[in-house]
Amino acid sequence: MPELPEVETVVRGLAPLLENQVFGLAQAPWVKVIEPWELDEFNASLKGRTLLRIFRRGKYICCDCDGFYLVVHLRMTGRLYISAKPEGDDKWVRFSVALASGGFLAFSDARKFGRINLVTSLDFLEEKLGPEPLELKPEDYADIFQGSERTIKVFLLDQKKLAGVGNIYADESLFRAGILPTRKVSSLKRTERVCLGEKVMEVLSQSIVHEGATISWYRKPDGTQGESQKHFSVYGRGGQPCLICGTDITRIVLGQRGTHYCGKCQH
DNA sequence: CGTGGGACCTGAACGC
DNA sequence: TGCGTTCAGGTCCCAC
Repeated sequence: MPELPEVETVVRGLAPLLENQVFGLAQAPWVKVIEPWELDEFNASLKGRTLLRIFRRGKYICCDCDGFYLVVHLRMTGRLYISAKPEGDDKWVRFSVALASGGFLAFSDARKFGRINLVTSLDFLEEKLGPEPLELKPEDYADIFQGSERTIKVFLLDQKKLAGVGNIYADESLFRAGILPTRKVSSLKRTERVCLGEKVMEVLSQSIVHEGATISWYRKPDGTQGESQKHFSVYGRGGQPCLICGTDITRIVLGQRGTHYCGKCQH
């Protein structure tokens, strides 16, 4: 599922329910989800700790648990929600942890790509993540989109350059900026780089307002769907007419990812 | 340094 | 109905 807007929506939905909660015992029906931890060691470290604050960094969900950070990555099909039962509310729950209030924080993940970790420092995240897109000014992007011979589409997906943009919002941002995904970063003029920065910020903030995109698996913590998918211009619209000019949207593969664009509106 | 392929996994959609 | 194929929002690792 999840790119920055989806993860942000999950964090905002969970914050009021989790902050100041005390963790009880955790279960991991699929223990690999907490690798390299063993369940008993994991519990020895987490049980009894208070969740002070939950926040997002890139596509990672970070919980400050007063001595440890609980870090969750949803990857493709992960869901995080509060359940009344330790086994959760669906058949793909890989992990759950009791809360002192009586409920359970459940992590469900059909494809088993997601991971939950417990660490004493978030330095490892800073080592692999670039800046937060929404904390930049459009002009800052002129410096970020530089020094590469890669295509701009592949570049946008590089979390080390910019944290949180995924396949959907890369395509949508490039459409709004009128830039072909196949362009080399080095070919972009300064005005195009700044424009793309503006559009990245616009697309991400609007998607947060719409509470993320439900294509298939993503759900808000309350179980309902996001609305962003109703506002896509190109993602998933291969072969359908461009909403601006009517030309069929093209679908190609770049960096092994489906890539959608309008050959007439984007240059 | 960059790219391409594969791995990690399961479920849904689609063709026959 | 059932079977096989293809595709999927992400990231990591290795070969070249």
